[in-house]
Order: sequence, then structure tokens, then C-alpha cells
Amino acid sequence: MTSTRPLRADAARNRQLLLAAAAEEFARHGLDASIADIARRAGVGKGTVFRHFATKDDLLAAIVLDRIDALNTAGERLLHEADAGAALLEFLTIAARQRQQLDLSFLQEAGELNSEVGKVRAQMFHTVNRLVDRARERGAVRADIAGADIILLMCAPNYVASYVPDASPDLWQRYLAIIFDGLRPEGAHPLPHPPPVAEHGA
Amino acid sequence: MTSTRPLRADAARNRQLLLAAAAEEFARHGLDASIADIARRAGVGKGTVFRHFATKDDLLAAIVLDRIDALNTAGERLLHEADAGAALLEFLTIAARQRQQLDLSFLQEAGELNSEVGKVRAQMFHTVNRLVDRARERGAVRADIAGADIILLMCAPNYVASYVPDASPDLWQRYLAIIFDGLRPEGAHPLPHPPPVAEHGA
Amino acid sequence: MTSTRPLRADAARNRQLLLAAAAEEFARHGLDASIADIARRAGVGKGTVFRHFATKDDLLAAIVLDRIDALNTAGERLLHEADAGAALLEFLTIAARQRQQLDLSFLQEAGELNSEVGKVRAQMFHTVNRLVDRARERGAVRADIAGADIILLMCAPNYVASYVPDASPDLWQRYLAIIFDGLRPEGAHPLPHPPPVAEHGA
Amino acid sequence: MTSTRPLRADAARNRQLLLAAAAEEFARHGLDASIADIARRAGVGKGTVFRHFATKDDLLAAIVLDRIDALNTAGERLLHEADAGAALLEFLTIAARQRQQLDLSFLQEAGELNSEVGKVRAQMFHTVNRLVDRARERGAVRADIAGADIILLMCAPNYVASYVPDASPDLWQRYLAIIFDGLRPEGAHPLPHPPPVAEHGA
DNA sequence: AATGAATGAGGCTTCATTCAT
DNA sequence: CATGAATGAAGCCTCATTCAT
Repeated sequence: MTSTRPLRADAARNRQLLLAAAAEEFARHGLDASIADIARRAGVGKGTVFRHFATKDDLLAAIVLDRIDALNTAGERLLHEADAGAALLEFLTIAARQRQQLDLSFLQEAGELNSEVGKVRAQMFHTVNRLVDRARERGAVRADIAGADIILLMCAPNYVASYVPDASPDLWQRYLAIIFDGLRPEGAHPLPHPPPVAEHGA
Repeated sequence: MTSTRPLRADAARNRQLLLAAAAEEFARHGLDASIADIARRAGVGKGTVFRHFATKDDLLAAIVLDRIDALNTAGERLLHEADAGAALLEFLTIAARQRQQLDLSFLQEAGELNSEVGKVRAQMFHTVNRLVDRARERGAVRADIAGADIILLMCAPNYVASYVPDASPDLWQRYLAIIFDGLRPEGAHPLPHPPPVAEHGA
Repeated sequence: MTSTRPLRADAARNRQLLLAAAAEEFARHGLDASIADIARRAGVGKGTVFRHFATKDDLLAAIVLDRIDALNTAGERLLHEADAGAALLEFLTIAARQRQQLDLSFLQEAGELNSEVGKVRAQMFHTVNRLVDRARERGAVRADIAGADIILLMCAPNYVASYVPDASPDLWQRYLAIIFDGLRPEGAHPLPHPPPVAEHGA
Repeated sequence: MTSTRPLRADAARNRQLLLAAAAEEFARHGLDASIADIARRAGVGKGTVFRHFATKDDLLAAIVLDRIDALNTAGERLLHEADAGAALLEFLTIAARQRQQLDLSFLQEAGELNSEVGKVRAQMFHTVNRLVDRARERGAVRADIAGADIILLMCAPNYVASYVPDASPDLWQRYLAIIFDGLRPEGAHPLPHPPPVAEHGA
């Protein structure tokens, strides 16, 4: 992402190993994942972690950046889909499938991480807002839904499914469907609370 | 925990202070809350914490036990309400309001905790199942919803709201309403995945 | 020094053990002395070091504070001696003897340490200035010597002697005598550089 | 070190760059100077440092060797000066000026370094002894001064001056003058301790 | 019964040194 | 030869838990 110069072959390989290992460990243990475990899982020495990511937070930031970037790309593409409602559902599906691989819900605690992350996150907010606007205009979702609601609800299916110890890896699909049904205009009841205003986590 | 003999008056008071302090600290810092902080907040020495709760996990278990017990009591009462749909919604509202005070979502990581906890949790499952069965029979919720779904979705509103940094303390109401709308028969679309089978966390 | 409440007997003992051990280790290895070694030498666990001194720097500050305090006490007393020249020499002798036990020359690198330390150091500067003023007025030292010179030269005898591997522990006396002879008016040649102005290390 | 064969041109240049960079870094940070910083300052890779100097200590030894060699050269020359007292003072001035550029006082901690260093150091001792002998014979310094005293006192002016944070770079001149006055016969008082016998550091 | 001192495992990070490229 | 990636020992510090007072 920072694109200084092409990494040496082995270094590039280790970087990928590290990102994968870190994703896995963070997913399992949240922010408490230990550098030692990440290094072990990646099959490298502890010091190598720090060569690639100066700090534990930097490592986390790199992972998050990748994920949000991918979402942004997908979101931009879906803006050009004909069926706005299907596009929004597709976006949520992609987000959930990604999150299935790495639950970043713990990021809530993580404050700002990184200005780079802040930037892509802002981009994502913008994209989601546009996806929601389109869907609302076509009547694909209820009128009282805001973009911020979608961003918040985006993580819920995985969260819910994660409480089941040995669940099917696709269980989140069930809860995404339920929640999406709640977003449709058909059986909508008035909402007792306005949407939140602005900033929030990943 | 196993209720051997009635505690001395001051000991009982300390126990309550500790539970309250621990709840607050766990809510703020998740599993990383430190025993030292809990002791300080309760106004007792660190040693006293361990006199009452042999282990940090035991302390956590005691808190969870309290919460689930309260839910069970509320659930039993609601089983006798006339409007089964309203009863279910009320139950979810109570659960969310409680969780608003102490977010236990981190418990996911906490494994089994305690056999005592397992017991009351099983009770709660049973109660919720009955609440859901009644609501389904009256057509207050869609036919393809299981008790397990409700238990899982129970935590979602708080989880979702918690992502907003300085949110209104009642923001969860918005998301509970949306999710509950998704549970209604009116706009239900078929679900792409069956409900989970059995065990799961708090 | 901070006098919060009387320490428990064993804690007080450990504090003293730690100060002594730390002094020894700092003397041997400078700022690079390791907490582990200090703990080992004191016969306590590593954690105990941090219970007494929240930080390595705090430990250092505590030691330095003790030393400077002792010098201040001695200095105040010597201000009332009849022979001002002898009083100054005596002060330097006390300082050197103390430093013989713990070379703090590495403190130069140590920046500010602590506001407490800053305070007693300022006191010491004041006291030394008065000692020097008196000596100068009586003609016991040359006219072109400032208080700051004495403070700087104070550490030189030990420093010089420290370069001799297995020296007599009193070797510093030789160099203190030589340097003090250089401070006398008798064979004084004009100095090629004015005294420094203000702040400096311990 | 052992001068096997003439270095290739670029290798020789790197060696000089490294020595200069290392001198600067050691001067700033003492023994804690990092190889990475030295390499960066020299504009070479870390590996190159180790190609030239097998070990951090070897690098240090090479620097020290250079310095002592320079002193030896100057000393030999000064042996032929007419005014033996002025020659000794000049030697101390040269030594102090050199040390002003690179404070090696931390070398005290550095143990033996190297047999090569031992050799040139022994040479220096010899030279200094002869300089002192001449000065003593002419009555330029007091009778009770030994060569070893001069070697020890040689470092004192810089050491003393180094305690002043933002001092004039020539402050050492002041303290060299004072100390040298202490070496003169004019106001000499009997010394309370004999000179040390033999070996000592750089 | 309560306290808080002591402990030591474990976490993050730095850095001299080795080695593949 | 030069480079910089990899390594792992070692350093500081935190904290759950034990135990003397």
C-alpha cells in the first residue's frame, strides 16, 4: 500500500505469511493476540514481525487496511448494478463473508490506529451511503434507514453467528437474511430512536 | 458459590461491592480489566477479591450468573403475558437494557466459565424457547424462527450500538426494532440457512 | 522522603536492600544496569522492584536523591565552620568519599529524572556557592573561581581514580589534593575561559 | 587490523566512512550507539559494518587505536621541544582537544578491547612518562607527580566540562588550566596518597 | 477476615550478529 | 563484496495469584 520499493522475494513471502498468521490470531484472541504466537504461526522469528511492522498496532492497521480496501472496491463496483436493493444485499454479503474469515469486531477498542485507515474508512462510509441512498430511492429498503445504520448492522450477522461454538461457517447467512428482512419496507414499524450522527469504528 | 453458610454481614457487603465494581470494570475494559482496579473501585484490598472469588474467572462467572438469573426471572413472568409477541419483544428489551449496563460480549472468549453458569444458561434457553414457541403459534413471529435464533440475536442490538463512540445510551432500541421487524411474518423471505443446533455462549 | 505512611517492616527492609543493590549495579554498569540483576542482587523478585519504584528511572532518582540530600546536610553544617578554606575542602572530601561508593557520573545522560531531584540539586548549588563565596573572601581559593567550577570539579577525583583497575580505594584523595592545589591563589595563572553559566548534571 | 593486504579502493573508503560514523555515534550515545545507526550514518548496509569489523568491540578498538596513535605521534614530537613544561601542557591540550571531538570516557566500561590497543597504550604510557620526567627535572611540575598521574588526569578536563549541557566547546580549557596549576610546584601541598602503580584504562 | 507485599510468567520491543540474495 | 532480512536473547514492565502480617 505504501509502495516504497519491491520487497525481496523472501521478504514478500514472509509479509504475507505474517499478515495471514496475524489475521488468524487476532480473530481468535482479539487485540490480546501475542506477537510471539503470530510469529510462531507464521513460522518466523519474533524479530521478523517487527522488521515488517514496527508495532503491533501497525500490523493490525495493515490488516484492517487490506480489508476495508477490498470492501471499497466491491462497493464501487456495486454502485453500477441495476438492482439497487440486490446491490446492497450483495455488499453486506461480501462484507460478512470477509468477516467470516477475520472477525475484527475487537477493533472497536482500537481507537484510531492510523491515519491511512481513517482515510479508507471514510471512503467506505461514503460508498455505503451512496449504496443505501440508491436502494432507498428505489423502495428496496425502508425510508427511515440511514447509511450509518447499514454500516453498523454490517457486522452483526457474523457477531451473532460467532456465538455458536462449532457452527456451520455459513451460519451468518441466516442472520443477514433476517436482518435484511428487517430493513425492507414491507413489515416496517416506526423506529423508536433516530440514527446516530457521525463517526464510528470499523 | 455453592452457598455453604450465610456470610458475615461485612463479608456479604464486600461481595456486593466487588460484584458491582467488577461489572463496571469489565464493562469498561472487557476481560482485560485488572483485579487491582476492581479492588480499588470496590474499596478493598486485592487479597479480599481472591477471598471471595478464587479466580478472576470465578468473579466473572458470578456476575454472569446474576445477569442470567435476572433474565430467567423476567422470562418466567413473561410466559404468562397475554400477548405472546409483545412478551417476546419485552424480553429482548429487558435483555438489551441489562446489557446496556454491562456489555458481556467479550464473554465469547471466556469459554465455559463454570458449571453453575451452564445450568442457569440451560434454564434460560428453555425459557426463551417457550417464549418463542408461544409467539410463533400466535403468528407474532415468522414460522422459520427457532428459539436459538432469538438467543443469538438477543445481544445484537447492543453490539451494534456499541460501535458508535458517544452514542445515546438508548441507541440499541433502534436496532432491536429493526431486528424485530425482521422477525415478523409480514415481509419474511425464505432463510438460506437452517438454525444452529445446540450449545452456545452467553 | 515522600513520607506517605510507614512501610511495613519487610517492605522497608526490601526497599533498603533494593537501594543498596541498585546503587551497586548502577555503579558497575551505569544506566545499563538491568532490573533483573538488581533484583537478583537484592534477593527479591523482579516484580518487587517495580512495586517500590514504578520505573527504572524512579529507582535511580531515589538513589540520587539520597546522595544529594546527604551532601546538602553536610554542606549546611560546613557553612558554620570557622576556617572557610578547610570547610570547602572538607565538603569536597565528603562528596568524593560518597562517590567512591557509588559513581553516578553516568547521570549526565540521565536528563531530568525527577522534579524532586531538581529541587535538591538546586539547593546543593546554592549551598556550594555559599561555601565557595566564603572561601574566596578569606583568600582560601583563587579569585577567579566560581561556585559552578567546584560543582563540576567535585566529581573529578573519583573519575580519575576510577581508571585504575585495582586501585587503592583512597586513591581519589591524591587527585582531590592536586586539584585543590590548583584552586589555591598561590600559583594561580590566568584562566583561558570563563566559568559556565547555569544548569548542569548531578 | 593485522594488516594482511592492501584493501581495495572502495573498501578502504568504506572503512574510513565507518570509522568516522562510528566515532560520531559513539560520541553521542556512548557504548549504546547502535550498529544500525552507524551503518546509516556511513551510508552503507549493516552487513558491511561486520565485514570490516567482526564485532562492535572491534570497531571500537579500531577507533581507540587511531586516537592513541595520534597521541603517540604528538608526544614523540613534543619530547624534542625546548620548554619541557610547555611541552607537557601542549600534550595535555592536544589530548583534550581530541577528546573534545570524541569522548571515549565510556571506554572505562569496555575492558580490554584488544591486544593491539594494549600495545599502543603501553607506548603512550612510556611517552608520557618521559614527557613528565623532563618537566619534573626542569622544575616545571612538582616533584611528587608521576607519569601515571598525568595519564589519569589527562581525561579530567573534558569529563568535567561534559557535565555542562550546552557548554562552550572550549570549556575544557578552563579546567585543564586549573588542574595544570595544581601540578605546578608553586603552591604545592604534600599529597595524602602515593601514585598508583601500573595498568589502567584508555 | 482483610490487607497489600512479593512473585514470576509473559508481553512488547530493541539490537548485535548471521546469512541468503 | 554489499545488502538488508532474519534471528533470538535480553530488557522493561504488567498483572493474576500467593502469602506473611
